[in-house]
Amino acid sequence: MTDVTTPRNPSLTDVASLAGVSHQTVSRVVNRRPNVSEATRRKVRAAILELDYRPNAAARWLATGRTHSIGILAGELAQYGPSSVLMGIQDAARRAGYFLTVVTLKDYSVPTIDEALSDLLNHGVEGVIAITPHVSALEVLATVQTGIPMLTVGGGHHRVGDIALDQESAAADAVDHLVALGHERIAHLAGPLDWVDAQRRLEGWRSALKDHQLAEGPVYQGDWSARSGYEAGRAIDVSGGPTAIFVSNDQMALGLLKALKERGCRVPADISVIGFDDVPEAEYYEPSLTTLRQEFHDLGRLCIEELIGLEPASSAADASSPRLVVRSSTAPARGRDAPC
Amino acid sequence: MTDVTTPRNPSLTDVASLAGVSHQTVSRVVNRRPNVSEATRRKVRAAILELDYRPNAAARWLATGRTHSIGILAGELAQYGPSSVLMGIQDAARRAGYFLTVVTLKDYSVPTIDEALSDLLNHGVEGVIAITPHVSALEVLATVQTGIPMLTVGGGHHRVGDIALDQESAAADAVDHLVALGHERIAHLAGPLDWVDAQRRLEGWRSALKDHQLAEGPVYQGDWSARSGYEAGRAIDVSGGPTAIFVSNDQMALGLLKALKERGCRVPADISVIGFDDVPEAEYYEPSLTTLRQEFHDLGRLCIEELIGLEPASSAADASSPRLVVRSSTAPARGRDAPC
DNA sequence: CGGCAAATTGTTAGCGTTCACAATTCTCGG
DNA sequence: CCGAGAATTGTGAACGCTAACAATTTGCCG
Repeated sequence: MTDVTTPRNPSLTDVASLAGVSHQTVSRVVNRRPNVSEATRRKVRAAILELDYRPNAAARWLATGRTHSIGILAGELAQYGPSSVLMGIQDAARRAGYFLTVVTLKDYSVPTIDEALSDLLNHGVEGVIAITPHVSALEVLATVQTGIPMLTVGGGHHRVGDIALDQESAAADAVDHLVALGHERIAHLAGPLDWVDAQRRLEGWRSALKDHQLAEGPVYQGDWSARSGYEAGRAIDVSGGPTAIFVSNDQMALGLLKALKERGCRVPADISVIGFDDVPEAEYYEPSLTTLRQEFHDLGRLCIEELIGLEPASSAADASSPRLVVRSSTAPARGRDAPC
Repeated sequence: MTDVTTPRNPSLTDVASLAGVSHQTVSRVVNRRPNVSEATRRKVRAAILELDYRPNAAARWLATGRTHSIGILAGELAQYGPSSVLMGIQDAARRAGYFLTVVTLKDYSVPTIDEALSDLLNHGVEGVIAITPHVSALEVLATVQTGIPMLTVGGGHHRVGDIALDQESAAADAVDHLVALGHERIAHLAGPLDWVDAQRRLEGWRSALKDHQLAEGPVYQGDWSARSGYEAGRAIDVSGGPTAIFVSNDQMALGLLKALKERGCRVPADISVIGFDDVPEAEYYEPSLTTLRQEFHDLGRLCIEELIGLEPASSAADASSPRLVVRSSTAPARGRDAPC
């Protein structure tokens, strides 16, 4: 008489006794090991199906030390870039037989990140990817001593691995484009500078201007949001100011476009605007936004490849640098007079 | 002489022997159990710190049967709605002591969803939330017999729990607003109809028109993307057609605005447009978009509350139905002549 | 200061798997 | 049809933790 008080999930042993074999044999079938006769294999398969047996991941983990799971430290996922990267990571991870355990951060303070990372480690993740290239995240990741690989997407740091598109050269492409159109007073609307991406784009803009021996236009400060772009647009010195603005992401560019329109500045006739990311909506902004396309999905894939050591990802990462997508928000500069 | 060949993580026993107590006492300290003297508690704490001990979640799971993890079935996360919901879920789950294991789907076929769900179950999730209210997901979730709670966000179905804002009444709000402005020919640009949200908004639009005893305007079909909105905008019958369009999400509305502008239709003077979601960028569209705001973050929180049985969430869900945000894309209808 | 209850600490078994190895069953040449 | 070797199957221990219970120490009253 068996105990039926607790209807717990069937185990290897349950399957074994139903199939009339040992638990080890069942294990072999489940794990597709060789040296099992076709007859027993069938018997076991039938028993598995009948009981709806599912291997217990905890027991496996305990026995093997492997979890096949990867931890994700994410910041604001409700944005196109980060969430696209996550999708790319997920795709690649799944293909490689890994799972994702995701922890999002309410803020970017060191204690918060520290705690989140600690949680991930307790759950036995075999690697950590920080989708938030916030400087604090880099700091924490560089400090914590774990035996597992950790990397950040986009951020650059000497202690932790780093997958990033070449944002400096992308920023340079943007500036080159504007210079080729005859612009000489080129401003920058930056993202929050405690984000590595924002820093890099700012630096790229700076050094590109230097390469062209142009004076630095003013730098405005946003927070990635359309609202902040709008506010920057209202603050801009329109008379005698820049004739072109390189914006650190598309959402801010959208807000900027709105503000410029309200102030009677025509884009691109009076001022050229160039964004960054190429979100799917950018083509439908008014006017269509010239921007730098990032292949976020590929970026995610590269993370996984790097993390599980598939190939030297750095070269591959370079292969998919952001590329300029010219649409209707950039045009040749007019003369030397005030834009509008 | 202890074995030092494999530098594995310290276990309860390691901590115990360092602190000079039994492993059970360490367990008690770790789990904040009473009946441990302050002196030993301190000793054990010190040992834990010294060894950087982390409790092994697998062993815990095996011993207790609890994983404290919740599985997420997600579709396209690179969109504002779903990813915001995920953020809300994460926040609430974390507060309640749960973790998130996320699986995204490459497509919405039944086998794909089936496999993804199976993976989640193998990992011992104690509940499943499907952020994709795609009809196939509902189907699978309703079929699979598991002992754990499962629910979908936004979808409605009789077998699985369902958290949803009241989309029908929201659609009615949109129609009411347009009718109040004098519109009588109101079209709908629908989302893909194998999405529950799209269905509901369409139905809401339909029944609201009926309530006002208005004839149904034409229904156009999109796929949530700005591109599809743009294409719908080019296909619309502009002369003698609708004077207002209720669009099933903001991205499509953006594309629609673009197409209308290109065709010389002024919004809102000639045609009114109303969106759904209120993505953060909607305010900065040209013109600013009148839309129905969804509190995605709250929706995520409600999911967790429902799942872990915190309170009767249905009432709370009703509390945060989408509300109309009037901006500049809607205006009084002109006479009975063709809009533009 | 004996002794009983309460507080604290220790012991053992078991969760479901895999690993290392032992045992058994086949296969086939001589 | 014996026996060596290969193929197949089985056994016991271990992974790190918690639950249940046993043992020990402490506190306190008569």
